[in-house]
Amino acid sequence: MSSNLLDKGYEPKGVEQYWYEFWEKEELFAASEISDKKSYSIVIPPPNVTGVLHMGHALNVTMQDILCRYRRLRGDNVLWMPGTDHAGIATQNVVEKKLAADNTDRHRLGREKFIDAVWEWRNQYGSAIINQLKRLGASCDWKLERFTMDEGLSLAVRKVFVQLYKEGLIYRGNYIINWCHRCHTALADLEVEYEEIDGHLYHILYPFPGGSGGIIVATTRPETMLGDTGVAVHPDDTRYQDIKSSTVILPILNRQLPIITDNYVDMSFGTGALKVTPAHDPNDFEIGKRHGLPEIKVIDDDGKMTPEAGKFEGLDRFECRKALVKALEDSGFLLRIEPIKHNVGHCYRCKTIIEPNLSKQWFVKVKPLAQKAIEAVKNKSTKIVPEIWTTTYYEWMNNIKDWCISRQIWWGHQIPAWTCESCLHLVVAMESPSTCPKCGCGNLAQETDVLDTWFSSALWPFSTMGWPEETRLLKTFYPTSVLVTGFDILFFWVARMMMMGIHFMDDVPFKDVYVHALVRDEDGKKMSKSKGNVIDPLNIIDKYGTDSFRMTLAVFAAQGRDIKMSEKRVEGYRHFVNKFWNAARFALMHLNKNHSELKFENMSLPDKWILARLKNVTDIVSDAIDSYRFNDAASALYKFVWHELCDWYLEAIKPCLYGHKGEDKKDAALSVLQRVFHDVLILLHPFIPFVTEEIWHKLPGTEGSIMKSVFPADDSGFKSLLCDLTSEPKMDIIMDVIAGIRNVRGEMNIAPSASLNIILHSDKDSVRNTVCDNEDIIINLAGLKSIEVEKPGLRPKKAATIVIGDAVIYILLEEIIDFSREKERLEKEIAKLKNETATLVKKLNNEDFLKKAPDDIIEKVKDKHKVAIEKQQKLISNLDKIKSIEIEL
RNA sequence: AGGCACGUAGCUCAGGGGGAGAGCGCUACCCUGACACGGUAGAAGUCGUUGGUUCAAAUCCAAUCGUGCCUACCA
Repeated sequence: MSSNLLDKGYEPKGVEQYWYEFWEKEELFAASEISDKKSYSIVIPPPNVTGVLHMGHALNVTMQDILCRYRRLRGDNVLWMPGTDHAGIATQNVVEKKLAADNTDRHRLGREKFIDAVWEWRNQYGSAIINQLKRLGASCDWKLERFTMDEGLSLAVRKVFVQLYKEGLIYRGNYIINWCHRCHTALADLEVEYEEIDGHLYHILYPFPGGSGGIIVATTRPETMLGDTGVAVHPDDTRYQDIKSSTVILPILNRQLPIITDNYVDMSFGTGALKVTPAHDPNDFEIGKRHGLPEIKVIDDDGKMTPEAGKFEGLDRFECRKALVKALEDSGFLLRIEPIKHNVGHCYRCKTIIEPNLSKQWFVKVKPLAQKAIEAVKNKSTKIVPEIWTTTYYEWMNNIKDWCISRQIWWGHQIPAWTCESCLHLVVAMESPSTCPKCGCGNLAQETDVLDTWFSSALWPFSTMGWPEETRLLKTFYPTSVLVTGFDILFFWVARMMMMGIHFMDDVPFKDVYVHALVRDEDGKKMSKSKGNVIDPLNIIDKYGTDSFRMTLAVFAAQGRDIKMSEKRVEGYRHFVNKFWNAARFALMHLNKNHSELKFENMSLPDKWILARLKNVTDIVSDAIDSYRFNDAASALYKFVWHELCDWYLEAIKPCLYGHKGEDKKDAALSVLQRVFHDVLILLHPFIPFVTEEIWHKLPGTEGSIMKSVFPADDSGFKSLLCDLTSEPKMDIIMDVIAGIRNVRGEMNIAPSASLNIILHSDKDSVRNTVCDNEDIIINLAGLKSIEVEKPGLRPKKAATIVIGDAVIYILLEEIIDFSREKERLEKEIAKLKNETATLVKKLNNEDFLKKAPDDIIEKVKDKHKVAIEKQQKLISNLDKIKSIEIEL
């Protein structure tokens, strides 16, 4: 790294590791607890401690890193708080699998030893995902890394639980919850994924007692009939108005069931009669409550039938279904089996079919909390970007139901509730009580359930900063500036953080929520292990480098659209990184000393022009990042670097750099070159941090890390970049002339090596002057021998004609002119222009247009018309000339 | 069942009431003293379909078709 010269191709491998270690060593990611600077903070959405880096993380983290690096460059005191969550069910599953491999299980170990085993696992493997985040270049303040099971965060969980309980916002009760038999725990409604599967609708006769006939019910889960405690029909259903009996007999078990009427029943479905199983269906549970029906649990927590199931006791729920259907068939009660597609809930962790089950669980009463969270978005205390997601947010918040927070697993925050063994009094407290406050008994048993992982995640924005202590970190950085996340956890996490943040901090947890898209495979399908279409970000990084990968993500991260990712895309942006690298290589070849002072007085047109463009791209980039339009920022930089800096500026100043125009001009160009690279490195740094840091250290006039530099827009000299308002229109003329000549070269098949003589006619002094002043650039870039600039006069014979703006260019082609080709070319162009003028004429002939359209538009159309006509005339007269010359010859 | 988003060049997409854009791919030519991961030029689109509003619609509205997603207790 001592040489000032760069290698011919950019090789990211060693570079990335070197600079990442450098940044960490120099503590450049560190936030200050107290600072005069403006605070900017982000808490990372904590990845699961069991997780491995996937595309979703990569996108999410890249965006946060862009924001954080950008805000640091703008002088903010930035906190990016990293960490992981303990992922109760997932982690417990992982460790249980490991135990199974060792031929043991958690019950044999016992709770305490099992928890030790989980900690051991986490200490050994828990930092894997963190190290992977580092490979992305994530500039988190790692010294502050948090874990939801840390002591401090656990204290926060406990405090929140106790307070909510005291406020009546947490309660315990027997309700229908979603039960996963495999994970052996309750799940929140959100944690159930519905999937349409092919099932059967069983029509079963429930006969009237004694007499003939009965009521036919239909069900997809016949085994639950064993727990039926009623049959419901709609009160208005005429089919059931005249029934004499008030009960039916439940087949097999021969239990009498009352016939009840309830508005819930859908008359149009099946027979309009519904079997009611309060212990195994959420709706039936509600109906049961309304009508005082008993709740009979027939499936236990292992998915086996209970003694209430009679002779089916002990059977697995699906075995029971088979046996029961057989029994019904044999006894003639099963009338029909109809195939049906229906939605069935599955566990989001293990995909097991969920059983609605009656169970004693802990719940958060969410309505009162949700109200304020809705309000906060309505009054813009928190802004959701893109705005479209606010609708989804409201929709969910308005229909929110109580949140089941207890889980029947061991890994997690054990609920701080104790039951007195003698008087059954329930105590909820911060500390374990030694005696029952009611009866004084010393035997209290702690609730064995733990809390949902999301319960602790909901506190993340303030628990990570030390709450319930009143820390400096909280004072400086809460509320956080923005939360960056995918829409898939808008409800799981964002909504709950909003509720908890507002309730406990009396302020929203974040000012903005930026909701980004999903990363899909190249066919637009969701990546999943089972489909085998996952792209491993680490593979991509190994192959193409982090910078290329990040640039790809940024360019494709358009708001509201998912990203289709493929290696080919990344390859394209590796080319960009390489292009930039080589441009820098070129610049550094010439910048062998510091030229930090801009030499305005000796600047050429391209010098002034590129400075103006630099200012322009700086404005675009800051605007775009400020409004989370990462793709606009990245695209603008791509375009500037490749198509303005490399294509035009570097090419234009080459003669100057080689000293063909004197030392003063060269010094001026070098000062511009250095400034442009200095600034564009900073602009690019948030997107491609490694390569920019690498080049930065070779660029004269820089000191220390690029991370400590000042964003160009905040530099006192920023406005002076636009030192000549005419530089852009003038440069446009030069570029048009060059492009016009190149175009003819191509179309007329003129060898690239042939250097041409041209004559340029224009009646505008300004055009002639601009061209004269910069003729060396045109000569160089268009491959000319000479250029003559004149007022319009006689047309040269044997020439190809180009009309651009206010000038006509003749390419003298004494030997090589091919008249038929030139005729063809001119005719084609004239035809194009005719089309264009036709539509313009139509507009100008339309009286309504002239009457109603705004003046500036009319002016514009008139102008365009005039230009097109003039150009057309010039081309036509040249075409005529060619024809007459051809005849002469 | 309800809601949302998206249909623009071969592919991926940007744009968003007054001149159809980019990248990749493709074609031709070029190893020109940063770069072949490169350069120069070129071809290519009825802006899903049908109506409506407007002087003017790819853009706004309605319907329709297609695609994807989210929410929901239809047994």
